[in-house]
Amino acid sequence: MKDHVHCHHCGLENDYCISLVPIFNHLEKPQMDEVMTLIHSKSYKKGEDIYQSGHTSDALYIVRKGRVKIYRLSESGKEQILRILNPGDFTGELALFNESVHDAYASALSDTDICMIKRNDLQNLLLKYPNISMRILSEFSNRLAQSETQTTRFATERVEMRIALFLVESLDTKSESHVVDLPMSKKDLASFLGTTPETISRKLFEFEDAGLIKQITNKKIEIMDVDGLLLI
Amino acid sequence: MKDHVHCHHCGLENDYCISLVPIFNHLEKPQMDEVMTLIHSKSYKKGEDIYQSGHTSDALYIVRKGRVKIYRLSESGKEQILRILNPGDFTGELALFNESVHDAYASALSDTDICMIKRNDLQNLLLKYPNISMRILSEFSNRLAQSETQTTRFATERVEMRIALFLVESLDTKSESHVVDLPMSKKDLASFLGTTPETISRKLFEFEDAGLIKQITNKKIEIMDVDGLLLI
DNA sequence: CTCAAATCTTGATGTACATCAAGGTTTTTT
DNA sequence: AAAAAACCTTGATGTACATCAAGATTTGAG
Repeated sequence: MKDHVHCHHCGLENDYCISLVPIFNHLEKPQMDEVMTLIHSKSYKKGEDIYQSGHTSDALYIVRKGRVKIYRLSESGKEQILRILNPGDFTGELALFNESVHDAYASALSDTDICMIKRNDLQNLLLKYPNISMRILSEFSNRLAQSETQTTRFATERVEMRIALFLVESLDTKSESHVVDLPMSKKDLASFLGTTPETISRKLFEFEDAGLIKQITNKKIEIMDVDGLLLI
Repeated sequence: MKDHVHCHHCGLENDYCISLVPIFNHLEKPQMDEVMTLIHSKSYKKGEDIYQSGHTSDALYIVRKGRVKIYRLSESGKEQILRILNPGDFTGELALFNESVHDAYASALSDTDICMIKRNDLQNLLLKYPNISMRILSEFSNRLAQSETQTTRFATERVEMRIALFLVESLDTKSESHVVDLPMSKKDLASFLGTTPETISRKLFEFEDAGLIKQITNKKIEIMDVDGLLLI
């Protein structure tokens, strides 16, 4: 009945939520087992909230399956998407180390499984295994760099360029294909890029007219000319 | 001759650079002494660069005295100020935990003293004293929250509101006075807020006409009506 | 499969803010 | 103290993008 709450019961025997996650996957088996005893897991349906701004928080949330959007409401009430979490990403850290109130909203974009670890449990882990701290520090510093890049872009680039950069950076570097799978609706993409759906729509057609991209379906875009896109 | 490089020789005997700094000031005396042996200190004249984007990095920089601006150049070459460091603040962390190349510039806004600790030395410290990690994690999560707030503002607020918010948040909450001391030139402020000096100038005079503020000198602004300013 | 709701597109219009330019002021240098 | 350099102000002009509106398409629920 409470199956879905305790991770060590929530799936296949060997389905370690945390083995996917960069901040834990470097651990030896015995340590991994120890961490596992601290993990709680929970599932969310598409559209459900994982947490809300203003709510108190005492856990780190790790995405095991699905996709999660993190967004804020601006002073004037507009929704602004900060980032999209994919499996392996985590959130909730702000509340973990500082005040215990979320400053953003998290909601499931698809059916999602989350692994949670409680504030105190995590802090004990960090003191016991400094390596985990190092991983989280590394992750934080990545996020910080990314966030500052985003800030710089909002402050200095035109919408057109922000869209172009988003497309290029969405390219899977491993795969040969130059097809981008948009991870969200254009409405959400607009919010993420600080613009409107109308503008996204128009700019994409401009890119297409210029032969830079090809819109295959609503969520699939083939990039024909990466370099050209960046010269916009 | 090398006096300025080794902190334990660089000033008063008891002038522990690190005793000011939140990430170290919780340490006991013996640990503090240990950290001190790892610290290198250096002075910079106003306008001098502390590091440049693209340069390799292997140190954490802590501001002991003075003021430092951290800025980036956008894809299109525009300068964008990310933050201003005051005594006690640190930087260089991005390069510390990930790739070893700076993605931003740091330059001294006034004559500045910096304490440095080398990458390897810091990492050993972190493994030895997990408390320090916790402090840095807390500091990081603060910075992240701040950076995301900034992103949201750029994406959703008009320039007018960004300026108003900047003014209000610059108010020293402790002091009774409602006078804000701008920490930088209006040119730099414009870059920080993602606008132009012209617009800053105009908006400030609009605020003044509306009786919301009073420009005392070029760098001193008295806020007459905090609430009014936020309703812009 | 059907219908309703949500999302996307396209055009017409408006506006916040950048840009350009040129004179005035402050700060820095010597 | 004088000269140079950087900064700030103010006006005139331009434009990138938001907003509003209404039809077209996609998505999802029953």
